[in-house]
Amino acid sequence: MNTIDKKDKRRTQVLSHIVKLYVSQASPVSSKSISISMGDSVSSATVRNVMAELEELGFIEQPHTSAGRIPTDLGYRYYVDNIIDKLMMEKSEMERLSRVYKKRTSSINDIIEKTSSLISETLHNAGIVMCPSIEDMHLSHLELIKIKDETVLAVLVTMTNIVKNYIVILEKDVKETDLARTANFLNSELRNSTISSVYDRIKIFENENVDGELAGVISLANRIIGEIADKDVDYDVRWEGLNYFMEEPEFDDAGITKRMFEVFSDKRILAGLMKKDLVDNGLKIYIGRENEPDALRGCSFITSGYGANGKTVGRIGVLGPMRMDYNVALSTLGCLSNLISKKIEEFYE
Amino acid sequence: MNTIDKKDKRRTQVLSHIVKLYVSQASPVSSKSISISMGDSVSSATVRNVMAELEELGFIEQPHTSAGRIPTDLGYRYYVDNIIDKLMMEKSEMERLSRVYKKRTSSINDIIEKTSSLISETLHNAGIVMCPSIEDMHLSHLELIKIKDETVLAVLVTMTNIVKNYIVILEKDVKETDLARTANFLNSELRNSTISSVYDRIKIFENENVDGELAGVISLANRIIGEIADKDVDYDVRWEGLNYFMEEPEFDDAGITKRMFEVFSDKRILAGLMKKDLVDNGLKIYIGRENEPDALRGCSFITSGYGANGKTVGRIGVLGPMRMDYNVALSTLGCLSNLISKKIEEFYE
DNA sequence: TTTAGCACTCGAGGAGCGTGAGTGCTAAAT
DNA sequence: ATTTAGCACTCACGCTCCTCGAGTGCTAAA
Repeated sequence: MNTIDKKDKRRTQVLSHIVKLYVSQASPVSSKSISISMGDSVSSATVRNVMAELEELGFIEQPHTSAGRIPTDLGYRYYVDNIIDKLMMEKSEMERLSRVYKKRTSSINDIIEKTSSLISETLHNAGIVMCPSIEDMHLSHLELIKIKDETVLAVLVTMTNIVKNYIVILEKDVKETDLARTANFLNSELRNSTISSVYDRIKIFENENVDGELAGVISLANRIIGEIADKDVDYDVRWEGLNYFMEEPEFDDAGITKRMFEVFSDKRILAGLMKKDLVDNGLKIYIGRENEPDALRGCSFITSGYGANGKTVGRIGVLGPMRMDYNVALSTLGCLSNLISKKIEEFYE
Repeated sequence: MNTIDKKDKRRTQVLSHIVKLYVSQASPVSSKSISISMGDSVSSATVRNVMAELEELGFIEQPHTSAGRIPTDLGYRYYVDNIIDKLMMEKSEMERLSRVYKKRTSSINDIIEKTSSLISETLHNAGIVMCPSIEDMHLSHLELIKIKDETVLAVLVTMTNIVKNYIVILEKDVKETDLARTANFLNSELRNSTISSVYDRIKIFENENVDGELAGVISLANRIIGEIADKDVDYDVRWEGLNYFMEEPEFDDAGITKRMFEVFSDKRILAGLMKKDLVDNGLKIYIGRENEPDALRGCSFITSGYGANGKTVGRIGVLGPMRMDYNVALSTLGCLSNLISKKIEEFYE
């Protein structure tokens, strides 16, 4: 091994110790404590030299002279990208998690909601989940119920047993028989399709200029599906366990806590963050200033996509201080999103 | 006017000024500022004498010697009970609020959810609303949809257009025709009844020991309504605008903020607080230590019930620092709960 | 290249002090 | 009998000053 390599290896080693120690103790790490945690294989003086190099490289910084060092965003990033012992997870832990998903559940959304508390309890940080948009799901059934003269209730069921209700107010009264016919027509069209493809097909029917009875059915179908496609493009985002990571010393400052709070009060912000990476199925990590909302600049945000048949339909994630156990967080999220994906596939069987 | 009365009147007057000044300036109120705000009709020295009496009575206190006075829980309570200019509300404000409720909406829950943000924006505090439990609502329609072999989706619609879905997993496969028959039977039974009264009636049918076709229908109906009655006793509680009152100086302390947060993280706590007064339709006020959860001992919590036909089915409320404009809060909540009640009645027309 | 040794830095925390807002009391005024 | 002016007193707040010690960077020896 040549000298450059050796130097490099020790740098990595020291950075790794800094990150790990800082994650657990939450206060700047001194050369001495690193030396000890490395089993006194090197003296604190040597560590200090290495630390000076790491600081030069921008991986660590001193909050003030005569304090120890803490990792910078870049340091965490390097740690996550190059150092971390990739995705090692205890078998027992993995089994504990999968057991939760074993239970038979009525709807996929139940399982996803439960995931949010599972994340926050396991990782002691805020768990954030995004349920799939109805847009992305495959449909199974539509029921039309006349409530009042012009008021129709449409009940849409997806293959994953997500049930959505839409109250559609029509321009004029509609006969029960017409409604039933429309429902029959739509049910024959929509099984295993997405809402938008159904919508497209209706448009084609419409252009074919049929008339008589079918024309009425098509126009009513168009009206109802149009309403549904219009209304429900939003993703449902939920979070839990914000209290966990408010307990961290980073949040002793009331100002930070408040700004944090604003982010969580506005679901659109979180939804935006999740949606941004929706195309991607893999793990995404945002560390410190890599986050877009200012209030999250001191945080790390990790998300992972789930889906089925090669299509990602939602994401789950965890938000916490930069000082976070990335190893556990990454492996847990990976495991959970896999479990959800499998669960979705079960519904299609 | 005898002397006692006169003394009493001035005490009341001074307390009123203390509360009002403290609400607006958020720092202890001095004798001088009271004297000024009373138009120099009395000197600060006299005010000091009155303040000493009020302190003796437990209505105000000093955070420390040489500071002004702030109202105690008892002081606020006296203010609210005896001093406040009852429920005066600007006409324009009243119209602004009622305009929101004018719009035609599909379901009563929409309007109640909107109320939560309306409260928080109007009062600059946290708005909390509790939607009615399905238990308390009158039913209008039930639809049964077979999703899979043993999986049935029950869609329940109330008179107020609240739609609830229940996925019921049966022990054995059920025929579509039986399902349709059961739905017909139930629909004839449930219109304008509550879920529990329907359940009771089914029990009576069951005891009458009918047999043949009807027996199957009854048993299936029993199973489904039982499931619904079982599952959905929870009240749906929502809040909004916590950020507003976190901006108050009272919450500069991170510890308080965190404990506050825990209360809001656990909907059961809020639901419990709301439910406690559910029987009552009127306004309820909890000031400071009158609140049960420890974390709310520094807050005031005001709620008001809504309902129709003499029955209260839900509550709306506002939570903020004790230093709150009680006058505006009380009148706004009163007005809003009236508007909701009226809206519910509209659905029954 | 590593390490022991040492001077140096600087934040945290405590003591001391002046300032001023606001009080409580007393004695005079109404 | 009340009200008020006057005055001494109190105490939080903000300021500076000081000590302490953890942790560093540098130098020179191993």
